[in-house]
Amino acid sequence: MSHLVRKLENFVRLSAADRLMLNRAAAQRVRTFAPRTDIAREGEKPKDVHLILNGWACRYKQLEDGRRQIVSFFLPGDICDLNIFILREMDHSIGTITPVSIADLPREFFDEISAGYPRIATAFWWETLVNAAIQREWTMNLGQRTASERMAHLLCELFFRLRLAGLADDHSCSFPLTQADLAEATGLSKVHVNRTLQELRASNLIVLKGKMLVLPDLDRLMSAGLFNANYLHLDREGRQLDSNE
Amino acid sequence: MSHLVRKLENFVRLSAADRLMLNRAAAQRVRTFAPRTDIAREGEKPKDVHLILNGWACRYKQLEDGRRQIVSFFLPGDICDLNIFILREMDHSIGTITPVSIADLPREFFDEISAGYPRIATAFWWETLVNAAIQREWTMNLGQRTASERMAHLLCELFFRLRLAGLADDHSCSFPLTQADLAEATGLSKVHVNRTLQELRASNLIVLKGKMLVLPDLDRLMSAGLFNANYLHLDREGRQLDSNE
DNA sequence: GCATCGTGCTAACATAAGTTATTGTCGGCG
DNA sequence: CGCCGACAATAACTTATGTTAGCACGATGC
Repeated sequence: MSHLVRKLENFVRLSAADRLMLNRAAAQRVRTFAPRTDIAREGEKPKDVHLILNGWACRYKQLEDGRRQIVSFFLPGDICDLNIFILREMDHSIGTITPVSIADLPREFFDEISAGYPRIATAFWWETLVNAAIQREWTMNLGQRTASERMAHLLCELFFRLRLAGLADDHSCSFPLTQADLAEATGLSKVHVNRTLQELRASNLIVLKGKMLVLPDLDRLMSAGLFNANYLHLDREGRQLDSNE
Repeated sequence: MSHLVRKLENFVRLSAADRLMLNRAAAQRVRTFAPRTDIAREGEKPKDVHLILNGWACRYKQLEDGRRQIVSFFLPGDICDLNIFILREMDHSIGTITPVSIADLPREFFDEISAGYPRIATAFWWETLVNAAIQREWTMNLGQRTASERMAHLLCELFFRLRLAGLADDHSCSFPLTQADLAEATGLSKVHVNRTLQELRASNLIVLKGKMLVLPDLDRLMSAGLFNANYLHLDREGRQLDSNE
C-alpha cells in the first residue's frame, strides 16, 4: 500500500475505487531526483502538484545574502501545496535531501477528485489543514522554545509523521538529515545543533548515528520538547462521515 | 464595499452576483467581541468559519508554562481557516486585539460557493494559499532574521495587507498593537522590542505613536526587513481566468 | 482629585546562542 | 593506496537577546 493511501486512511475510510484512483495517479508521470537537487525553484510558475513517493525533501526559502531556512519537510506520502497552480509564481523552493521519486499530479486530476471522489477530497482538505497546523507549530517552535526543546520537538514531529506513513518502528526510524539540515530547519547554528544533540544524547533521549534515529523513551522526549500531538489531528474523523452516509 | 470583497477583487474579478453573495453572508450571524477576549479556544470543536468584519485579532498558541506565541494576525476581510470544521478540535486559539466584529460562516455557505460560485471558490483558494505562504514567511522571519529585520518585516507585511483591504493611506495606517503584542508575534522579549523600535525610529524608518504608524520611506523599510512581497501574491491572476471564459 | 493599571521607556546585568577555527572520522573515487 | 570532501565534534571567544527592576506618563474609574 502506498504511503499516501496509508496516511490518508488514518483520517478517512477510502473505498477500493478511491484507492485505485490514488494509486493510478501515483504511477503516472513519475520522476526521480538525485540528493541535494531542486525539484522546483522560487520564481517559477507552478505547473503540477508534486506527490512524494519515496525519499525526503524540504521546502526552503533563501534571503539575498544567502541565509537559508527550511520551512518544512516532505516525507513519503506528502503532497506539496494542493491547488498551487492558481498562483503565478512559487514563493519558495523545493529541494531533495535524499534521492527522491515523485509523481506529478496535473490540474485535471484534482478536477476529477472534486467531481467524483468526495472522500479523497475530504482527505486532501485534511492534509491541507494539517500542513497549515504544522507550519503554525513551527512558528511556535522557533519563537518560544529553547534550542533543546526545539530539537526534541522537531524529532518528535518527524517520528510521528513517519509512523503515520508506515515508515517507523516502535522506537526508531531512518533519519537522513545532517546536522546542517537540522540547523537550517531550527534556525540554530550548526555548532549549536551539535551541542543540543549531545545534550539530548547525554539525557538518553535519543540515539542518533549513521542515518538512524532511535528514541528509547518517546514520552520523555515529548515532555522535553513540550510536544503535544494535537496539531497533527491524528484522530480519525472518518467514523462520523461514514455514519452520515 | 466590504474589506473582504475589496481584498478578493485584488485577485479575481467578481460578478455582481458574487459580491451580493459575499455581502449577504457577511451580514448574517454577526457577533461582536471586546478587546483582549477569545473568539475561539484551543481544544474546542470548530463549528463555523469566522470572517473578520472589523478590528484586529490574532491566532495564538500557548505552552503549558505560559509562554505564548502569536502565530498570525487577522485584519478586516480575513477569513479564519477555511473548512476547519472537518477537524475534531482547534489546535490554537483566536483572540481579539481591538473590539472586533465577525460573521460566522456555516458549512452550508461553503457548499453553496463550491456548487455555484466558481470565482469565489478560486478566490478562497487564493486566500488559503496566501495564508500558508504568510505562515512560511513567519517561519523564515523567526528562524533567520535579526530582531530589527524581523520587526521591519512584520511592519511591512501588516502595512501591505492593510492596504490590500483598503485600510491604509500612502504612508500610514492605524496600528493598535502594543509592544507586548509585537513581542509575542516576533518571539522577542518586550524590552528588546522596545530597543528595536527605538532603533527603527532613530533611522527614520518608522514613526509609531498613539496607535498610528507612519512609514516615511517604505522602500528603505523594506530593505531593512529584507522584505519581498512576492509571498503575498498580489498579482491579479484574474486576467487569465477571465480570458478563458 | 487621587489611586490604579496598562503601557512605554531605560539601565545594569546575565546567558543562550553565534562565530571562527581546528581536529577526527569515514566513505568514495581517481 | 592514498587523497579528498562531507560530516561530526569540540574549544575559545563574541554578541545578540533575555531578565529583572524601576520610573514616567496618560487613561480610567471611584
